[in-house]
Amino acid sequence: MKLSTKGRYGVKAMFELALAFGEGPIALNSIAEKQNLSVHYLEQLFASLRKAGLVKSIRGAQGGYMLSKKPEEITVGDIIRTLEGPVAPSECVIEDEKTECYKADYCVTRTIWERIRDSINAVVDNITLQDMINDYKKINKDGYMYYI
Amino acid sequence: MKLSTKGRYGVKAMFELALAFGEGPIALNSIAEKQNLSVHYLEQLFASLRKAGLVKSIRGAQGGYMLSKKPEEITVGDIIRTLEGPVAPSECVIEDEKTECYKADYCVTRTIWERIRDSINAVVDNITLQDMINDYKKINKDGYMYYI
DNA sequence: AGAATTCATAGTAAATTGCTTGGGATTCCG
DNA sequence: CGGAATCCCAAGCAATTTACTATGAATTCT
Repeated sequence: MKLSTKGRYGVKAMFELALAFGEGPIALNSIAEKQNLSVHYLEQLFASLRKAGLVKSIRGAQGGYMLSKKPEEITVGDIIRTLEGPVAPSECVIEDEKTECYKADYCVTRTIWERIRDSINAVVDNITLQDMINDYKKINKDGYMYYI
Repeated sequence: MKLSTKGRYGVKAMFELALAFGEGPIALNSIAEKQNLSVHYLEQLFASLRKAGLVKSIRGAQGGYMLSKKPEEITVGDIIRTLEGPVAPSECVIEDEKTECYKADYCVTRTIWERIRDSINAVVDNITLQDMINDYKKINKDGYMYYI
């Protein structure tokens, strides 16, 4: 039950874009440096995020990425599902998919996987990038703004 | 965010033991047949479950496994954590472990992983094998008792 | 022109998953 | 008592996934 680096890096990177929302594009190498990971790897994550409509890109020098919506309109759930696929502890409870097991109606374990899925989705869908910004400002209220 | 087969098979297998609680040991091959998987693979799961004190074994012919506590005293969380390790979407939020990141107090993503972890644990710790039995009986109340 | 960037595709080493194989130890039953 | 049934233990292994790296083209700013 672990997220891969995609989801974890992705949320952190999107948070950085959120902090700079309205200030023009941010180049991936600046994020990559801060988070100490490769630009090329981030590029792959951002390709998915762009296709999902969560960010838009500006090519060429002084280009970069920016959120395509306001931070309060993007949830952690949007990011994680884009990068990791649908939240589902078991194949048989992937939402919007017709892998309906013929035992589904009688299966007691299936309802467990559904409950796990739903509780994870409830948490991540209830946290927007704006919430993260607010938390961040509260935590680092007095004194130096620690970086992520 | 998926469970491995260990967790999924494990919960199903433990549910079968729960259904037969008080009726003596169940041999793994009977479970393996019903669930259509190999005895040897189940043996590996049950080795962990036994070491964790969730089941006890009886060796030799007519032997098998049985729950070591009442079905209402074993939660899905006990089973999943035994077979999959601690629930934690990220390394930095593994409970009972001193991988304290030096940024922990200032990290906004960390609090997200904690919330995910806690909500998963809340769900799985709140479902006992007895709850599953009750659900099962309710679902299959009238008519044929479908198997798992 | 040249530097900085995104975009696209492919390759790949290491880890993990989901088993299989092979054999030993114990206990019941006939 | 012998053999079948069962648990116990350790290794091995193929397929998949993860987490990148590599290469280079396309675009845009200065």
